[in-house]
Amino acid sequence: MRVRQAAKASGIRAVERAVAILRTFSSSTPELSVSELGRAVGLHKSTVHRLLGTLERTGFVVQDPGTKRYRLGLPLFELGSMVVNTLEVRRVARPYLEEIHRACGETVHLGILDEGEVVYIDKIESTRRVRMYSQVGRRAPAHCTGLGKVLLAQLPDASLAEVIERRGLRRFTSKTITSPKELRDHCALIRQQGYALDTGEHEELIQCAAAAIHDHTGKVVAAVSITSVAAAMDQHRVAEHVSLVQQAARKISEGLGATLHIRQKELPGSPARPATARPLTSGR
Amino acid sequence: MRVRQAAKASGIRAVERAVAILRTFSSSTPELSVSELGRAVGLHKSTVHRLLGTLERTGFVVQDPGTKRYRLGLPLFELGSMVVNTLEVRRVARPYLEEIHRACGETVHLGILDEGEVVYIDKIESTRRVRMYSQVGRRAPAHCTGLGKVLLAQLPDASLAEVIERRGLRRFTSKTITSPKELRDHCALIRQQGYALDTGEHEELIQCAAAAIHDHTGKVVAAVSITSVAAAMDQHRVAEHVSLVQQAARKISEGLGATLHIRQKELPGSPARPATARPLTSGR
DNA sequence: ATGGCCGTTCCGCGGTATGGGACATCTATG
DNA sequence: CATAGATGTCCCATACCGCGGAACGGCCAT
Repeated sequence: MRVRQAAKASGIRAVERAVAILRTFSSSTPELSVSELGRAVGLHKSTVHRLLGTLERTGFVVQDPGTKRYRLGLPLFELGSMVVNTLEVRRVARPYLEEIHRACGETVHLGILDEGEVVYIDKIESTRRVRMYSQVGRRAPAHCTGLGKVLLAQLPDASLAEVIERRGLRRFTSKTITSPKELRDHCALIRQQGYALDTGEHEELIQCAAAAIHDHTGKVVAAVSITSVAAAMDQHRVAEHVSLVQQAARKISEGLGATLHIRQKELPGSPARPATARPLTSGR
Repeated sequence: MRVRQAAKASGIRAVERAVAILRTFSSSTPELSVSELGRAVGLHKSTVHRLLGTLERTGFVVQDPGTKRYRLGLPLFELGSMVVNTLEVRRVARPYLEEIHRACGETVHLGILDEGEVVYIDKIESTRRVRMYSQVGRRAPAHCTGLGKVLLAQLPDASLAEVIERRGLRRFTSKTITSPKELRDHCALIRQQGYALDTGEHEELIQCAAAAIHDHTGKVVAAVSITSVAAAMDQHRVAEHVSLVQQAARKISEGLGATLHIRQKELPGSPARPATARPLTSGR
């Protein structure tokens, strides 16, 4: 019974264990056996078996009758879908994501910050041959992605510090920002210019432009980004992407009832008015 | 302690209750209070409170600090997304759904059968002004939808009977098939012609065309459909949609390793070759 | 054959989930 | 302002039920 267990402020053990079992499934191991699960969560086979039995009757897991192995069930998908389907920002943002996609053909992401990480809640896949790999529902580190940084930049200093504390600043490439001070300064820059760029900080060849979305209270609730392969990019394309995400973010914010906050910077070098590119006509 | 409780073959009570609580959340009630949940699942406040506390620490629910009410958390979304992201058919089908969408501009659905109901696992929204309302992750009855019927049609007689038994044949419109015999005959027709049509059987003004997708074992694993508004449709459009879903279903099946089963019927009235429409060029 | 690994089942013990109750807070009402 | 009801939260003794050890049978590779 001394099975790890640390935090004394305990919840219901059986429920915690059931959740632990569910969370053991991952994209790389979508199918697990009783014994594997037992080893993974540190529980006796029979205990796992009983928990799985219960979860199976609720549909949260299903057992392959042939291999006897378990996988997650569709009811979980239903519940999970509800979570995002009821996120207003996702509903409002969709058309504008499509707009961006039509304008540039690249991969477009909508993401939010949860527990100091980016969660992709919607995406439109690039039509180009070379694509970045991502999946809606997955998480990504915040300190080295465009979406993440633009979201971090809106956090109060204390919250940012806490996130850094909790998640660390893991290095992924030579470009990754790994110093807290540097990240703070970078966030200040992002706030000032109104958008974030990721130039190969997470994956060497990937770069992206992101802008934050505000709700009616002015709070940042999500961000939108365009991801592209670095090789195909030049100054002009970057400026265009920045312009696209900024305009989309503004429109989505308005759709959420945000009353247009003053800050609306332009790209350095482009005119003071949003005349740079006008690929976002109103539809048709 | 005599709280309903019927099925003797019991699982772990706490886990079952936790799941019951999670499942109480719905699109129409995405936010619930302790008391509401208590009433809904028939449990004492304090019990629900403790369960929620446990679920909250796992992230499966979150409590709004202001209103004290609970909603489902993003980790559930992660798990749920994994379920579909690991469904091979979804990955394989995506490009072909896009192909269909480019060809006709209508709403395109990918669905599977679970527990006698249709579950939408992917969709591309119509670009037209009038759209059918649907959400990925939601369920729909099988007996009155194109996707559902084409999936039901592939079931052994016994399974179909069981589904009818379990789910009934609820009437939604004047067109809904509500007689088991009629449904069986209709399924036979669907098998024979290789596609299903729904002409306002679920919602008066909605119609759709659907075709089944086979995996490498020849088993039907999913189906693809085009949904459109009846008013805008004529004979020719219907034929075009049927052709589109059939071709896409065939390609997706091939993508899953299916070795082209013989059955490949044509629309009555159209030539014996798939020359009708050729909107499916190979890419871009 | 045989040993190892697997999933499954059973059972008695000890821990623990339970629900009543108490309390503070908040809102609506008189 | 007082009051009544509803709500969220916390605590506790007890009955019950989840726990894991052990044992069984099936399946595979050695």
